[in-house]
Parts: sequence; C-alpha cells; structure tokens
Amino acid sequence: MDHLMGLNKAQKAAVEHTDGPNMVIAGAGSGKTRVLTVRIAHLMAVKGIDPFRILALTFTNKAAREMKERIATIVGRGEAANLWMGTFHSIFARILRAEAHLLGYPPDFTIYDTDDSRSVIKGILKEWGLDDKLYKPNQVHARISIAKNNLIGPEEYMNDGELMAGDSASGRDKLGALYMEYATRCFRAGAMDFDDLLFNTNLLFRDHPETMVKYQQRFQYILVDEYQDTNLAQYNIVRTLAARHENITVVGDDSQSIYAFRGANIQNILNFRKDYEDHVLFKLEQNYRSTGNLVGAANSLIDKNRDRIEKTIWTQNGDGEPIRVHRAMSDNDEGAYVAHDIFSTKMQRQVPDKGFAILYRTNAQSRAMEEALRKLNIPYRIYGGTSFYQRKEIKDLLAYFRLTCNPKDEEALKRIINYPARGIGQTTMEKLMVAANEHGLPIWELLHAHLNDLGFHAGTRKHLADFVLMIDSFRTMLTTHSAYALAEHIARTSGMMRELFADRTPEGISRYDNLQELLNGIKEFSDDQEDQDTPRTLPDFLIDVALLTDADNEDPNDNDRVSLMTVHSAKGLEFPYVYIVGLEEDLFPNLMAVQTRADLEEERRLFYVALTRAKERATLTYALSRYRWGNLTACEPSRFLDEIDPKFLELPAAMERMGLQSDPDGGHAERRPPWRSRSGIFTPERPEPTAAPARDPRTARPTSPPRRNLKRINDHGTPLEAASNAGSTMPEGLEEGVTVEHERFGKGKVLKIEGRAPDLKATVFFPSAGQKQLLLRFARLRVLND
DNA sequence: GTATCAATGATTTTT
DNA sequence: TCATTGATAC
Repeated sequence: MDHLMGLNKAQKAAVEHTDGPNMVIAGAGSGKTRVLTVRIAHLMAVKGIDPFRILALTFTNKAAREMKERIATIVGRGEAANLWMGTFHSIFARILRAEAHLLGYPPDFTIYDTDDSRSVIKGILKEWGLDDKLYKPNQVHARISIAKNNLIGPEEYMNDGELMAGDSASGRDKLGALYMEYATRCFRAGAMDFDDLLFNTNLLFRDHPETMVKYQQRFQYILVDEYQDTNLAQYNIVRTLAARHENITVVGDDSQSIYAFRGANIQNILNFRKDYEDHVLFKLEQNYRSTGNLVGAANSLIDKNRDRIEKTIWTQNGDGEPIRVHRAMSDNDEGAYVAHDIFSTKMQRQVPDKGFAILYRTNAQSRAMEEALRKLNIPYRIYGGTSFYQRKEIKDLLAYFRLTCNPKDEEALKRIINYPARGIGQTTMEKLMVAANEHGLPIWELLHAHLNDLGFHAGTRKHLADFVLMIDSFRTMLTTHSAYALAEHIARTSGMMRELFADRTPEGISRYDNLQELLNGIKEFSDDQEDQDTPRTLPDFLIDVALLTDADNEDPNDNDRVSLMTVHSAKGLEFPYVYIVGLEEDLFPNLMAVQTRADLEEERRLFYVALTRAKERATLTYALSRYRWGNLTACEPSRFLDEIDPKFLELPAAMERMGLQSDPDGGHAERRPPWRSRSGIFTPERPEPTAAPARDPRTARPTSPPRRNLKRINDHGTPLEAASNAGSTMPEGLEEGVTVEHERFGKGKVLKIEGRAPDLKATVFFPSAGQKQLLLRFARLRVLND
C-alpha cells in the first residue's frame, strides 16, 4: 500500500495492527499524527470499515480538521467526511443533542461558555449575600468544573464528607450548595456548560443502557489522540464505548501531559496497560522534527521528572545549532531582542515569517512582544487571548440567536433584554429574577405566561411584552428560514445593527465590521452543505460556534506571520525557529503552579513541550525586570535554565564582556552561565547552592524553597529586600493527600495546601482534634511515609 | 433608568 | 496596565 510508504518500522506496525486495544506512546516529533491518520485511512481503504463506524477523538478542532484533510487525500473527501472525528466536546455535544430528551434537556440546549458560567455563579453569590472575595467566582467555577470532570455530581459532592469538610475548613462551606444551585439553574435554563457535555454523556450512558449499547455497537473502532490529557469523565466515556468491540487505540505522550490543572489524569495513560491486559504497545521514539541538540536538551530536561514512562527519544538529524539563552534587562528589552533577532534571521537565512514562533507562559506576555514586532513591521498573529467570539458585539448577537433557539437561556436573556436599550432596567430585572427563583421557572416563562401578575407598571409591562413579541416572531422563523436569513433578520430587527452603525468612532466601525463578519461566517456555514442534505439551521450553527476557538478562524491566504501563543496552545505544532520567552522564576515555572512536586513536574513538561516545538533552533530569553500589575518587579532566571544540560547551550560572549572569568585554565574552570552571574546590578541574588538547601534532582523540589515573592524595586533599581531564605516552611514530600504528624495533634491527613511562601497554610484533618488550619511556618509537620 | 467617572482588583494554562 | 465595578449626577 503506498500510503504506508515512508513509515518506519514502528510506525508501520502501529498502523497495521488494527484490532484489539493498542497504545502508541509517541515521543515529541515522532510522527504521531501521521500514524494516526494513516491508521484511519488504512482502516477505511484496506479493511473496508465504514467511516461512520470509526470514532476519532482529538483535543482541538484544529487537530481534527487537519487530520480529516490528510485522511481525505488518501481515501477521498466524501469518505472522510463521514468519519466521527472531532473534539471530545463537539462529538458528545452532537450525541447529546440527539439524545437530550432522555436527560430532560431541550434538543436545542445552549452551551454556556466560561463567562456564562461565571455570571450564573455571580448571580447566586449576590442573591445569597455571599462575599465574592471569599467565594471568588472563578474559583467556585474551577471547583465545580473539577468535580464534574471527576464525575462528582452535586448530590455526591454534598454527601462527600471529605469534600465538605475541606470546604468548611477553608471557610467556604457553601461550595456544595453553590454547586447544587448552579446545576439547578443551568438545567432550568436548558443549558450545559463545557464540563456538562462530558458529565452528561456519562449520565446518559449510565442511566440509559439501551442508548449506550447503541453507540457501543456503532463505534467499531475508537481512536483517542493526546490520551495523556484525558480526565476521568473522558476516560470513562472512552472505556464505556470501547467495551463492546475493544478496538481501541490511544495515542499519547506522558511527557507532554500539561492539562492536569483542568482535571487531566496522567494515570489514564499509565494505567492503560492494566485496563486492557491484552493490549499491544508501540513506542515511537525516533524524532524527525528537531536537531540533535534540541532533542538532547529536551531529554536532559524531562529526565528531572519522576512520574514518567521510560523512553529514549533519539534522532538521526544532525546536531544543529546550540540553544541560545538571552538575558534582557526588561520585558520590553526582551521583546526588542526577539523582534530584532527574528528580523536578522529572516534576512540572513531567508526564512518566511511563519517560520517563527514566540511562546510564552501567560497571555499577558504577548503585549511586549507585539509592540516590538509592530515597530519592525513584522507581521504576526496572536493565538488565544480574546477571541473573536468573546467580543462584546459578537456575544450580544449570539445571545439573540441563543434566546431564539432556546428562550429558557437565562444568560442570553439577561444580556440582551435591554440591549439595545429598551427601557428594561436593573430594577425590573431584579424583580424578574427574584420571581423566577421563587417559582423555579425561567424568566421567559414568567414573561410569557405571567406578565400581568408581576406587578409591573403599564409602561414596563409594555416594554417587556414588546420584547417577548419580538423573540416570538424570531422563533416562528426558525423552521422556515435558513441560518443566514434568520440571523440577518435578527441583527436588523433587534436594533443591534442600527445601534452599531450609528457609532462612527473607529472602535464602533470595527464593531460593526465584526458583526458583518459574523454574518458572513453564518452565510458560509449555511451554504456549506457538502456533508448534509438539509440546509443547516441556526441551532446547528450555535452548537458549532460554542465549541469553536479563535484558532479555528485562520485565514489560509494570510498565514505568513510570526506566531505568538502560549505554550499550551502550541502543543502539536512545530516551527523552525522558536523563541521561548519569560523564563523566570514565578512566571515559568508559574508561581501559581509550584505548590507541589506534581505541579512542578507539569510545569517542566510544559517547558518540554515548548522546547520540542522547535525544528532548527530554540532561543530562550528572560528579563531581569518586568512590569506586573503595572509596577516594575525584579525577576530571577528560571530554574529550568539550569536543568538543561549545558552542553546543548550556547553561552554567549556577553560573559567575557561582563568581566567574568572564562576558562582561564584550559576548560576546567567553573563555567558560569550568564544567568548565574554574581555581579549584575539588577541580578537579584539567588541563594548559592551551598547556602541554600540542596535541590534534590529526583524530587525536583527544594527541600526548603527560597522565598519567591516578587520584590518591589526602588528608584535605584535595586531590590528592596534581598531574597530571604528565612522561614523554612515546606517539609519534603508535603502535598495534598499525604499523612503527616503534628507534635500536639498527632497523625492527620493533609486536605489542602494554599497560600504562598512564607505564608503557606495547610488544612489538615486530625482524627483526634478535627480540622485544623496550620501555618507551615510554625507547625512542624512531619510527613509520614506509609 | 441612563451616562459618566473614579476606584478597584486581577493574570495560569483551555474545550 | 487595563477592564470591570460602584457611586454620582442627570
């Protein structure tokens, strides 16, 4: 078969071994996507499997689309179009839509995005009079999200003594009740949030065996990409669906697991071997992407992690250039360096703009980079950040669509009932919301059936009735008009178009243009019927759009640009020249993510992902000072810089210029990399290895972390306080879930660790003394190894 | 009920 | 720094 040409032995084996459970451990750059696509094509073309019976799950729409394209080139477009290939969320949204009635949802249920979820939570907090500083909406949502991803429903949550105890220990004993209320309100609104798409699929299969069996039988072959990033909800769906035919292939790389923060469980990939005892394991270890230096550097880094599957990534590619490290004075300086370096590389080596990527840990870092690139007229594209679909004007129009399709959608209603202004203000809304909660009804139903019983003045009543009438008129068009015709009608009739057109400021014009762009998008969507016989309707569009991200909006004719993105969104991509910026302690690894060893290991995997994106050359940069929340803070170089074997690094001539010794006795002297220099005015002293507690590379965590608080800088640019190592706080191995001993309370279990050094706090449950909150600074906890 | 201005507080990563 | 919230005046 010619589609097998050019595959190496391991790749070929992974393609041809079609049946039974298979796991493909695919190192970075080892041709994973190729194997997956050829494998699917092979199933169809050689084994004659009906594409309708193949389920292929990915993490991003982009990955799904690209794979489909590649499969189409082998088996033909029409065949490929019938594959069930997409993200977990989009595939199961599709299935849920077909089965929604079984769970009591309307078929045109809304998908709440993160903002909607947060807004629901805010509403409840306000009504319940809870302090939104104690119950931060983001955190409440994160907690609910993690619960759902671990298949813990609101009842289970409230019945789980440990969870509830943990909450009340942290003074947030209403979390369970909040979760319950949140779920109730979403359901009442006929809405599922992102996590519900997976959670409810689990419910569907659990409570409706006949439905589960239907899908079990349908999906004869199941393939899962990026298996290391699946959470319990996803894992369980896959396991359930695969139980019948057991033709399951999972592909992944434990070293690239970077989504634990949202519930991904690396154990899923580590346990596959136990789950399917007669599985076959393929290891793809040859890297085709990167130079020898890059592969070596990445290996030396990831070697510091403890939780991983042993494997050796190797390459036949030449060594290539060493990895460069650049120290910048400030974040703007860093941007200027990167921009200039891109400019000169571009000129000297004739590299197109799209050959470069700038990767950073947090979206906030993009600004300095953007400014620098703009100054040199280098075209760039930012991935992530505020996407098109998050713009206010877009969300507003989408809210009209949502309300039309599902009038119970409370968030949509709140958003637009008075936009454009039609005299329905805050007071009216509050009355409506109170009444809705009293009766347990969606606002829409109140307005529709009980408008006259709510005690509104005639004027207000008229405004409300007009609104209802308008939405109802849109609803009658749902079945008679195409998505585009209806969308355009709504944009005009609602008054949104007029409102935006009237604004002649540059921003206003751009908002109007965005509106037009959305409508164009819907037109394209309406017209695109290649895989369907019936015209696509507005509800179809909404499901699609809710799960779309900015990355799905790329214009193929305008893609010769430098890419700017977070490391997370760079996963799966590759670029000849990669700049990884902001390699500073507290930023990368991120302050919020270095509480436990597992967290730190995830940060390290993230850096591993970043490094392995590069084909030709990687450049690592860090700044000595950086604006954070608007004020200048001093930064220390990232520990990750130390963790790469220095033989893969280029140590710049800057060393000599700074008057540092370099090899006075023929190569045996201490080679001090520039980020370790002692003398720079700006360089905040990091405790020397001898002074600081040794960092054990196996546990990869300082036995007693130096304070990593951001230090304010005074006018002379010197840190106000030296990095203090006082207050040894974190005992070795202390993390959530371990058993500890306290000199007064005896043995206890650590439920939670929070705060930042030196104010790290642990919530510990002692059977003898109950829940205690302990400042690690004072409580001498001893970790017990059981 | 609406518009304007000052104060406030947030930045980890995404479907 | 910037975006969102709260108070004030219209």
